[in-house]
Amino acid sequence: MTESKFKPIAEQIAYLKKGVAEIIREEDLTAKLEQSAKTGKPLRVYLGVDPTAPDIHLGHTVVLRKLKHFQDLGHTAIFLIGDFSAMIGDPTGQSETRPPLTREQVDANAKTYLAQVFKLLDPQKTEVRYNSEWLDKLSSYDVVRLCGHYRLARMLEREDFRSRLDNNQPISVHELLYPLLTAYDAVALRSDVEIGATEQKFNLLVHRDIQREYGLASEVALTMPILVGLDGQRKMSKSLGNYVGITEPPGEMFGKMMSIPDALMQPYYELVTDRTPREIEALKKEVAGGALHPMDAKMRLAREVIAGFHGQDAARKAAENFQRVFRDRQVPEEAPVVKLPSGPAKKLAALLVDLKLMASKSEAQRLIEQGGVEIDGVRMDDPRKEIDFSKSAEFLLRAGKKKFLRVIVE
RNA sequence: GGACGGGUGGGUGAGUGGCUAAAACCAGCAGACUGUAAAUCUGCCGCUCCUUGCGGGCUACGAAGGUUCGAAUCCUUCCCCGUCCA
Repeated sequence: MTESKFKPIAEQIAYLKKGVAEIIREEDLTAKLEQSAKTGKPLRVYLGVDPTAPDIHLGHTVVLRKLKHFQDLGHTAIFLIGDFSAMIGDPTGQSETRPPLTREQVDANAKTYLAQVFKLLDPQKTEVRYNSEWLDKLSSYDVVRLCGHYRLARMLEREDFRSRLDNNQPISVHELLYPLLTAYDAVALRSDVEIGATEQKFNLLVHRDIQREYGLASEVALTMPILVGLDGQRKMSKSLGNYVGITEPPGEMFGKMMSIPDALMQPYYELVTDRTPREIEALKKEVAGGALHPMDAKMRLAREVIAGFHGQDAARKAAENFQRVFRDRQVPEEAPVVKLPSGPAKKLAALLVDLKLMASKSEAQRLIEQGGVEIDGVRMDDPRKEIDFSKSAEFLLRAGKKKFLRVIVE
């Protein structure tokens, strides 16, 4: 048996290392890959996600993509839904205890997660697990025993606990349990590799220790950098509003991608596209040397990301539309259409509210006074302007930079 | 159980009787500009009405009452959060 169904180890390692922050420990990964090549058994690689919000965004895809890389190489990708642990709440990076989710919220979120996750992972080859499968079954005795495998001092080494302790902020006892229970996931799954964001490093290290306590070999912990959000400052997150959701329409995604600072292009290329490190290096040189305009490099990035979720065509269209509307300041090729019955004339501000383009009349009035409203390309500056609805007509209404509506009066 | 401290607009956070729809900053929105929904500058940023005026009305500073010509600001009760002591 000299032929292996896996690619050569060096090649696998190179593929897997793209964009990675840290591998603990790389020798272990090599050894595990060698072992797997020898036995023909794929590695068990997992990514655990707590379904705390209904949508996933580009930031989440960084680790997902890494899981996919393993899948691409023929290893077993396990997508673990932390339906049990989500009800405890990960204390990582939290400056305070966060309210636990209810069973219902968790279930609903888990459902939408999966649909989105399979935009990236191959559903046929992915093992989907829920940690309630085993965590629900642990007895109090089991939990106590689990806790017995770890020391308080070590637990308190992590900086989020440390700083909360120092600042006299509360730490609930159950929060201490989080890393231990998720460590039990690693035990139950008999994982070879676990993927996580860098902020999960502490948790991953606990997982390794606990596996050993249960007589298993420690998994390899592979961490990925945190994706910085659109603001170029903080991590991408929904609550900060600096995110690109993967179910967003292509046009929306394109605009958002174009709004990232230039400095973010490189990490984005590395973490959310399939470009090889060599290609990325080449692109970087082209931009630096003036051969490629930074804006074009950004557009290319936007297109590639969107193509991954919506296909090439949609990506191309989004790009064209963006250039048309924002660079050339023209009307979009296709705007949503709204049909209205004819009737008495309506004031412009009221119309904007009726069409749900604006939330209130005050807001609409403001927008109009600021010159943000156009009808057929003509700027409107009077909120009280009466719009004729007595006979059939058609016009293109623009409210602000992004909202267009073709209005047809019947 | 006791002693303190605190709850203000989407966020942080000023404000201790009128000049406060409530500073400042962030976020958001618009305009100008541009290589972009970047950066920068300027403006806006509770709702509503009209006779569009440094206009009127309404709602708003944890909740409910009260004092007062007038309260985010004072009083009472209640709810919630935190710290410390036990």
